[in-house]
Amino acid sequence: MRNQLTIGKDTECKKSLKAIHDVMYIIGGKWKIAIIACLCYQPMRFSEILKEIEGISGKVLSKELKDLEMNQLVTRTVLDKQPITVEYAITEYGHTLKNVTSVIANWGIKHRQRIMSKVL
Amino acid sequence: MRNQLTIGKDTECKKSLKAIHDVMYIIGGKWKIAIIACLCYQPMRFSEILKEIEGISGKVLSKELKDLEMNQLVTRTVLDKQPITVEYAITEYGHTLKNVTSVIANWGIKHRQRIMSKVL
DNA sequence: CAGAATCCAACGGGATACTG
DNA sequence: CAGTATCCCGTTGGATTCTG
Repeated sequence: MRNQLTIGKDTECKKSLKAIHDVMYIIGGKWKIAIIACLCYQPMRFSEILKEIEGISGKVLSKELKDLEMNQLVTRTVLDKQPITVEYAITEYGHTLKNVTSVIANWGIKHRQRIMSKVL
Repeated sequence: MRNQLTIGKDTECKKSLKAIHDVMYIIGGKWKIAIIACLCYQPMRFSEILKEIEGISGKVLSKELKDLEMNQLVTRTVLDKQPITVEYAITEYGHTLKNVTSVIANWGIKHRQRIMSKVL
């Protein structure tokens, strides 16, 4: 068996996969990482996030924020009524994802450079 | 305007969001990160990945692998015919995502601990 | 074994209109 | 402004079958 000698590695692999599965359940949505990254910079109102994240619709943003709030990654604060204004902010716990978002963003920047240098 | 003093931050935020968007385009699928994490441990045959990643179907794995291959993150090698066996391996470039997957996995492990300690 | 093909149900998500 | 509700269509993805 090709795996005879790598049982240790395999269990570590399984462990990672389980952990990744957990994470994906929480931030696996198409936009969740972007939203978190966004709010890590500063609290924002609903409409501001909508402007900041290109391509997302109000309906989806609403749903994603609700998910994130449920998992205690962001807070929702009503600032005013008439007209209602709501501010979303990252929680202390949500901020522990800053590492994740920045590692991803950094890879993206390098990836773009790689693509660009290939085109030229 | 509440953003007057944070224009610098905003552009940095936009930059991050753009980078994240790029990354999501490549590894944004439901299973791609898991597949990459998996192959970072060792090359695997199709059926092995299928066993390793709980919940994925053959159809989807096939498609995700094709995407990853297209973006030069994994290689596909036919080992034998009759019966055909194929090995998938991470490329050197794909390996640069190891940071990403491990940061995610680590967060997942901590998250699970947090959840567990809350339950008790 | 690896994967393509087919069928079909379920979900995602856009556009629009409406509400407090 | 920040959503919710409704309609509706396209894609996703599961189950199964088939093939080199």
